[in-house]
Amino acid sequence: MSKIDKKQAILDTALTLFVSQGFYATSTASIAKTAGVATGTLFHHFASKNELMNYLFLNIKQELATEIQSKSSNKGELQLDAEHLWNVAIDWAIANPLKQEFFQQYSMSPSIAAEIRQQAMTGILSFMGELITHGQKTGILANYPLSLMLEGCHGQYLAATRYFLDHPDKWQDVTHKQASFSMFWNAMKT
Amino acid sequence: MSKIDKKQAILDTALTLFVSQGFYATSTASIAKTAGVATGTLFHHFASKNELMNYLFLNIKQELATEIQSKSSNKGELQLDAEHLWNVAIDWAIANPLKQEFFQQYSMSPSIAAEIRQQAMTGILSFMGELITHGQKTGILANYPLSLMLEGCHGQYLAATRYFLDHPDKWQDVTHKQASFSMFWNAMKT
Amino acid sequence: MSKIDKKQAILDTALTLFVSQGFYATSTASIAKTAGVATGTLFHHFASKNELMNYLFLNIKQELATEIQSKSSNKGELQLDAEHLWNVAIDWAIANPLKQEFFQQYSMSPSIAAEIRQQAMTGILSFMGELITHGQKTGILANYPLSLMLEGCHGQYLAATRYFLDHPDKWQDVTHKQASFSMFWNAMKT
Amino acid sequence: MSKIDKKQAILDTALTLFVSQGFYATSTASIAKTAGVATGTLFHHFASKNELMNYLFLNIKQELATEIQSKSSNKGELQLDAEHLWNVAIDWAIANPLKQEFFQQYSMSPSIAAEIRQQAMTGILSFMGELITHGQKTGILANYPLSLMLEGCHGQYLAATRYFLDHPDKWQDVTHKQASFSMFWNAMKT
DNA sequence: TATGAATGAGCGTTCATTCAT
DNA sequence: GATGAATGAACGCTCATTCAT
Repeated sequence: MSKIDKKQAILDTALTLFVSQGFYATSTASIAKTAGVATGTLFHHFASKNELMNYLFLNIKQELATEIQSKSSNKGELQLDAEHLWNVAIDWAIANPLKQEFFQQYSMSPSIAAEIRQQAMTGILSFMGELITHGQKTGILANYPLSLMLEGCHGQYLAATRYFLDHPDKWQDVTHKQASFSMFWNAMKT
Repeated sequence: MSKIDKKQAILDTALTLFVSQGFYATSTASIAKTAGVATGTLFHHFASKNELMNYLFLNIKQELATEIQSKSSNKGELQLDAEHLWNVAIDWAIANPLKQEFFQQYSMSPSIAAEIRQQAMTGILSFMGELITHGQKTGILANYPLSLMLEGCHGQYLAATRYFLDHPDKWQDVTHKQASFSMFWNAMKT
Repeated sequence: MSKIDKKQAILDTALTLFVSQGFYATSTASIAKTAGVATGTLFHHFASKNELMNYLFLNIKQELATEIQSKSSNKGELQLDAEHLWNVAIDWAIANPLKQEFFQQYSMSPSIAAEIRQQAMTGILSFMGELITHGQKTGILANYPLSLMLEGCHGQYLAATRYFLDHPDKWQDVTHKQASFSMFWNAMKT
Repeated sequence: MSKIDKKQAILDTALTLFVSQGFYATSTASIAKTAGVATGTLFHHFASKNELMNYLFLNIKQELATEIQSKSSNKGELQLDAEHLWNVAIDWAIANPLKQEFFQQYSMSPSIAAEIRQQAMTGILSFMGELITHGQKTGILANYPLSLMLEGCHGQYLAATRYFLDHPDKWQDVTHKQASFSMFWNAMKT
């Protein structure tokens, strides 16, 4: 197993165990053992258990952000672009249930330092902010306070993905995906 | 200090410390010490740290449910009743910031057994479910899946209270009050 | 329940629990609860858990001693008297399996202060010592050191009762009872 | 101190403290401290205090078994072989008073799981069983039930070693040596 | 780089005992 | 005498982290 393989094995194992057992119930020893490396090896790659968690959190947030931005459409019509974005984000969640569950559990958890969460949130939602501001200027979106709308977006996304995680049979059903987008969109539109 | 006082002191202290430090970072010893009782006393009232947490969670959920139901209006027009309910719920959050922060952190956390969270959610949201079903029958609310809408409500509530907790001065402003309800209502209406 | 009933209930319960769970694994709270009294009541009757244990131990030893001495024969022929004594002792063990198991576990245990065990042992074996000395004087028993023979008697008794406790179906079989006496007697006779 | 040294130091210390204070009165912290290691080190080598106890018990039983079997004579005459075996076993007890005292206290104690005691007993006494069976077939030993005789052997051994541990000067005296064997042998012979 | 034995502060929990009622 | 809530020292055990190899 190469160096990079070991680091990745640690990250993969940590994700799985943090989600299934929780951060505090997962010992670094169990991560190392499950990943097939020695306890000391974990600490060569990550200075501490907290740093491993932070790295993992930012890593996954970045993965979602990259996915969304790489697949974003720009047809000029806000609602269509937003619907495309929403579908990409929901599809990612469905394709990565472990990572989505990780967000559900740790987005608000004190296991991750507030500053790290803030950093991730503003990073990933920066283009959301721009999109909303643009929509307000053109009169398509309601003139509610920006941070209220951002909180609303985040909440709607967590709620929708929670629904799809709890009802995996509904993934294929385009009706439900549209329903979730309607709730998201109607909440914000003029 | 009477028997009931001690149990309540433990609950009050646990709420404060769980919110400010997190469940795992709060030792039972520190709860007892801060509450002014012996460590053994905590375990005399609660079989374990987890049971204390579950009791606290259900207790606060019940408090909110009682508040909402005792102050509910029934004017016969769904939107007016919903707005009243929304205002009561947000008012409670503003008046009980610690308890609201507790929900933010622990509503999705593995620190509370899934079964307890489920129990609380169905208990407290049971009248929400009835309200939504009623609205759908009368054609006022959209016919999305019930659990998707319930998740949405919960998400919107957490998002709105997060906003108002972060911007306490905004709750006086009737514009913001109405804005938060509009997002909530528009997401669900036909 | 009268005062004496409560004390006796505590003793009976303690015997059962000490045997089934061990002295240290049995809390005074569980004794009190099982006996149907309050925790404080136990400490009205016994100054401490250790004193309860000592009282119980001496009580049971005394019960066996009384049984043996009240039923002793004195036909003048040592072997017949010894066999009678042996049978009475074995019968008592069979009739009181809990108390016999108690001896098995605690005769050598540090849960009972050495001085208490010594006191019980010399008390109950005092007539055994006299019996052996008499047998040696009349040439019927071998002239081994007295304390070696007393240890041997005690060991044989524990071994024989252990056998009967482990094979309850053999109680009725007079052959086995005779076998156990033969081993006991032959070890000591000239 | 090497790895093996630490494990052995823990075992040696545990033996000493378990014998002098009892299993429950000996804390793992005191074992570690006395052995000169950290508390965590004890649990690195033994999963629990109970496992340490079981390991210790089986270890010492095995040591005695190995001693007896490595020094066993096979002259073909049962009584001579038995006397040799007896002397070796008693010699070992005299040479290892701590370990013998450990047997006195824990052979019947609930501090050691019944299954472990059973395992040790059948393991160490397996050759005793064979020896007795052989003696019965050749008519030299009495036809008492095997397990009754095994219990008797065990009891006699504990009784004899208790005597010699209490009177260490007597083991030099060939008379006492022979006396103890005579009691053991006469109990079993035809 | 990788290892895993060693560390020891800190944890949740227990329980014999006390004492106000 | 009887009660049971309260006590707090002490327990077995965990685990993030270190470091000699």
